[in-house]
This record gives sequence, structure tokens and C-alpha cells, in this order.
Amino acid sequence: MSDEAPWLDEAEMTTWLAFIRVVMRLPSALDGQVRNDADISYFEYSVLVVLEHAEDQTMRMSDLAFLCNGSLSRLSHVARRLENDGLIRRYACPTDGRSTLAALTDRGREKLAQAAPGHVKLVRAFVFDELTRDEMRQLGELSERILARIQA
Amino acid sequence: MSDEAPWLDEAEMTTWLAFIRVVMRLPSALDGQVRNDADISYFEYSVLVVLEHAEDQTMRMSDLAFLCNGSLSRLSHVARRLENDGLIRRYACPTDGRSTLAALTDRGREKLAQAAPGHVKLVRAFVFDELTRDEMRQLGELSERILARIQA
DNA sequence: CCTGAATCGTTGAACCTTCAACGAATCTAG
DNA sequence: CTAGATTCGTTGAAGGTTCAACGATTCAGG
Repeated sequence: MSDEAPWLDEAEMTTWLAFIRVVMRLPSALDGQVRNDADISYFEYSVLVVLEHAEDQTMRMSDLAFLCNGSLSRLSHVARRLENDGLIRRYACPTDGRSTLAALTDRGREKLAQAAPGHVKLVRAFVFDELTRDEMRQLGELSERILARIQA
Repeated sequence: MSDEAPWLDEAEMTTWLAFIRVVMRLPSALDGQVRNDADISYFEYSVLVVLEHAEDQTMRMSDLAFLCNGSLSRLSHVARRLENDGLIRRYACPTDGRSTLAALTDRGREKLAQAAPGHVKLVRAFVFDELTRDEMRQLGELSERILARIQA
């Protein structure tokens, strides 16, 4: 490792502080809303949302975990609770004996309907009401590029 | 509430998905680095960093919690561990009997020195190496505005 | 085929965070 | 001065996440 790590200059530090504060505070803000409106965590909400948009509202546990930005273990624990509450159901994958499929139930859809409007409203309030169309696109583009770095 | 919550359109959804993925994945990425380099969590690292930049490397628990983006309760638990490990020390505030002051110790500074270079390198790799100077400023500005919305 | 490697999901234990309750100190209004 | 309200920090319990280990299934190479 020959490359030194020069410290952040003032402008970089200002940017970083604002950015990391958003990163650290946004999740709990989102969590509060879905917890109030539907008595579920934001991660549980994510599971339901991703399933809703999936084909047959069904998805493999692994893929679900990835799209929900969580570990498979975390999903497994959460899925047990969601299944106990009747919001999803799980069954063995017919084509691959290792896999488990998770599917949204009617009660899951109801729960989603309970949380979604408030969630959209909050996302707008936090992000899209504040940004012009161009700024929105800029935010998306910057996010994609940072994301690519994180994944690597 | 007369205002309807129109669903996100396609461009908004694309932006949101990229953005929220960064928000959800960045913390664990940062966590992994400091845990590897210094065997502490990112929140613990934040506590040490904020103290390092404070006057006399000392700060009230409440202020510390706010600047670390965590609850006071969370900080209190973490501070107990950090104090047990000798990385910080706590003592009653002389001017306000309700307050507790936390101060960085020598061992805390050592721990910081252990984690900081890798942290800076990672922050650069994730964000600043990828962005032009203008894009960086843009990211900072957008973050500040979103943050203002979240705080409100 | 057959064996070792890899993938998939679950589990229990350890750990951390959240939440509600509390004691102590300070502020405020009368 | 004083009683009530507020601020500050800690605590224990409850609940959620991470980590390592595991069984089961599938894949890859000989």
C-alpha cells in the first residue's frame, strides 16, 4: 500500500458530515412512520413492498434479502415473525430443494395498504418536495455511483 | 389532510431506490472497516471522533449523543463499555449537576489512530474518489436540504 | 456415478438498541 | 422560598440483529 490517505479538507468534511447525518438519521425517521401507521419495522415494511412488486408476489429468500438490503439471517428471523402474523407464507421451492419461496398474503397486502400512503408522503416530504426535477436526477445519479463503489 | 399522496413516478422511484440502498448499506460497510481495524463499532468510532474534535476533547453526554446521531440511552450504554475499556472517562459536570462530561483518554486516542486511516481511505473510496469537486458540493448541498426536512 | 465444494436457509447464543421508568438536579412561576 | 415542571443521564427488560455452526440440497470435476 503505497498510497497515502490524505485527510479530508474542509469542504469534503462539510459534505461528509451532512451526508452521513442523512444516512444515519433517515432510517429511524422512516421506521417511526411505518411503526406508527402499521406497527411494523421499516425492514418488515421493505419485505412486504418488495414482495408486492415481485412476480406472483413471490420471491426466493436470498433475493428478497438482497433487495431489502439485509442479511439472509436477518430476513430469516423476520420472515418467521411475519409468517406467524400471517403477513407472508413460506414454502419449499419446487425447482430447487435448497431454496425457500416467500409469498405475500392477503393480510400482508392489507398491512401494506395501511403503511404505504404515509410512507410515500414522508418520502416526498423528505426528498422530492425539496428537490427540483434536475436535482432529483442528480441525486439518483450520485447515489448510483456511490452505490457501485460500496458494492465493490 | 386534504393533500393526496400521489405515488412516485418512474424517475422518482429509480432515484429513491438508489438513494435508499446507499443509506441502508453504507453504515454496515463503514462498520466493517472500523471493526476490522480497531475492533469497535462505527457508533463507538463516532463517539471517539467527536470527542477528539471537541474542546478539551470533552463533551456533555447529550451533545455527544446528538452529534453521533444516536439516542442518549444508546450513548449511555456504549459509554459504559468504552469507559470499561479505558477509551473514555466520565465525570460530573462542575457547573451543572445534572450533566455528565465524557473525555477522550490516551488509550482512546490510540484506538482512534488505529481506525482513522482506514476510515478516511474508505470514505474516499466510496464517495470522494468518485465525485468531481462540483458533484461533491452538490451532494453536500442536497444532503443539507434533505437533512433539514428530516429534522423538522 | 460419486465425491468434495458451494449454495441455501435456519437456528441459538451473544450482542446491541430501544423503550419506559426512575432519581437527581435545575429551572420557573407564584 | 417553594412546588411543579423540565432536563439530564442511567438502568433493566424486551426485542431485534449479527455471527458462527449446522443440515440439506445442488453443482462441478473426475
